[in-house]
Amino acid sequence: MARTRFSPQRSLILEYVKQSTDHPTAEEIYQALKDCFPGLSRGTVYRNLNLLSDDGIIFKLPLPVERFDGFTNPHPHLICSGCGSVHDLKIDYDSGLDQLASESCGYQIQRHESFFFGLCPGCAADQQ
Amino acid sequence: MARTRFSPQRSLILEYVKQSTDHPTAEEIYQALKDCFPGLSRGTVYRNLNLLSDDGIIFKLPLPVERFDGFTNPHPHLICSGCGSVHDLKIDYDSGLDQLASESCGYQIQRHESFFFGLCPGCAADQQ
DNA sequence: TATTAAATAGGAATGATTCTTATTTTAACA
DNA sequence: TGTTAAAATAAGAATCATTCCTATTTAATA
Repeated sequence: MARTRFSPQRSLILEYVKQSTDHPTAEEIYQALKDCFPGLSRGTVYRNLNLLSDDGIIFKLPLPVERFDGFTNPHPHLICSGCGSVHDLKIDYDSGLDQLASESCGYQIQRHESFFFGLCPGCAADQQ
Repeated sequence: MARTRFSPQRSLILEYVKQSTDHPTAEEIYQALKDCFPGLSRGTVYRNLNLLSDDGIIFKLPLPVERFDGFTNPHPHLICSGCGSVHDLKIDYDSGLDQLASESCGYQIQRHESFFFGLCPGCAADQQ
């Protein structure tokens, strides 16, 4: 699965996603890297993010604006309804759920993805 | 919360979403209704879908392409990785999950949304 | 009936993402 | 080591979903 060639651009993008914890968008990654890698193009960022997630090396969250996660082991995400920020949620999530779902619907379940929506402390304070 | 005025267009759009079971996109709703309501515009479809989901009368799924659900009570969704179709999943889902998540992260959790990804029987057959 | 807020049609604008093309890089191997 | 061919790139055009704008229409109510 893994690519045979790893260009400097691809390595940089992968490294950035792996070390980030805020589930950046493609645009955010492009903005963060374009100065330390002059000439880097948006197309390259998008293409490599897709290749890397196709290969299972990073994870693409199925949200209206795509966000990327360096952790590929399944875990739920927490989305602030106020500011849209995304965080990992550290609760133990029933790993038998896919099996249960599979039995209920007859699909071959590959994975599941859960999003909890709520107000982060900052946005909750703003609403007072 | 509910709108005071209900135009024929809005009623039609609501009725369509309520009676459909395939979680249509805005475009699909527009295509389905434009012939029986000549002059209907995409703008009207999008605007009303947003108003209706703001009011909690329908539900907007947080997916890269937005899809709408006439059932507003929480339930997980099943997405085919092959054809992209969306179905409701009828498993009993722990209603204490929001509470658990809330305690773990300090957010005020409003709701959660779970997506199971897998191959529907048709797409699974195609892969043989 | 006149007023006015809400809603509409139609299309322009926006924003995210993908695609195209000409060029450059690099791995493999003669 | 030089050649070749596949893979990757930059730049920007194209696409697609969605929102916004404007002039017009509708409908509740005073």
